[in-house]
Amino acid sequence: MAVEHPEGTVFVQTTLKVLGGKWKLLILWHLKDGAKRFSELKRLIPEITEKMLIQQLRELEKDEIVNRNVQSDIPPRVEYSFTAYGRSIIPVLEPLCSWGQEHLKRTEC
Amino acid sequence: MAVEHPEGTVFVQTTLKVLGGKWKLLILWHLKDGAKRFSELKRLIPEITEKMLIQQLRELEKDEIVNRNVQSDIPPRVEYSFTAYGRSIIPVLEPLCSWGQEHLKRTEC
DNA sequence: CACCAGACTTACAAAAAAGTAAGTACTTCC
DNA sequence: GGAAGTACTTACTTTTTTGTAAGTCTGGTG
Repeated sequence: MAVEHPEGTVFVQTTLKVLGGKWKLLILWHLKDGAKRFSELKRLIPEITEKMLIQQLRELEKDEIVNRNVQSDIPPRVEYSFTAYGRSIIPVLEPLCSWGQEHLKRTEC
Repeated sequence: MAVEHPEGTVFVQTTLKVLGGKWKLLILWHLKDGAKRFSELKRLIPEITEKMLIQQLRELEKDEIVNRNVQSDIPPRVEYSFTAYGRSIIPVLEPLCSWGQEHLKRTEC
């Protein structure tokens, strides 16, 4: 009989708490290939509202997954990027994306 | 300059649509080590309500991720298990769980 | 014949997440 | 001095998701 790992439940729930919701994984997906400005993210994810974008970025910042970098330009430019720790999410992100790709193929044909 | 993959967005969103929400990944986590009856799942995830459990199982069934197997016992027993296709989610589930574990370690100390 | 188990089902309510729309602050350009 | 760009902020509404509580059906068992 397989050994049960009750903690597995807790671990999955933890990830869900930190990365769950409609936007976070999407935002992180775009930060994967380098730092992005607020307005760039808005352009890359056109359906997101500014409110949601900031709200989610703030939460990711609080969880030390992304850095917020204010450049003292005029007008001010703010860049968001993965923290070193945040990069540990990439191995989660990638299979998740591939699965979506396969699932799309499967369902649209 | 990095090539942009606009589809990545769509793929991530697809996965989110199919596996998003509070319970699905958790249910799948438990099915990973073999078929489980409705009541077993309830016991393994005590915080879930029967309504949510069935609702999510039905959606997973519709998406061909889990099988529903009625045994003609009395009282009736219904077993849920991964479909062959559903098993393709395991490589998504595992990094997700490991990440949660690391994140927990990091935040609770 | 009342009661139990098991797997649901339903109507309704509450909570959480997301969206709308408008406004702020700063500064440069016309 | 008005418009425009950038990065927000706020009050409020809507939508979506989740939860509560009770009921259904079936066929044993005491």
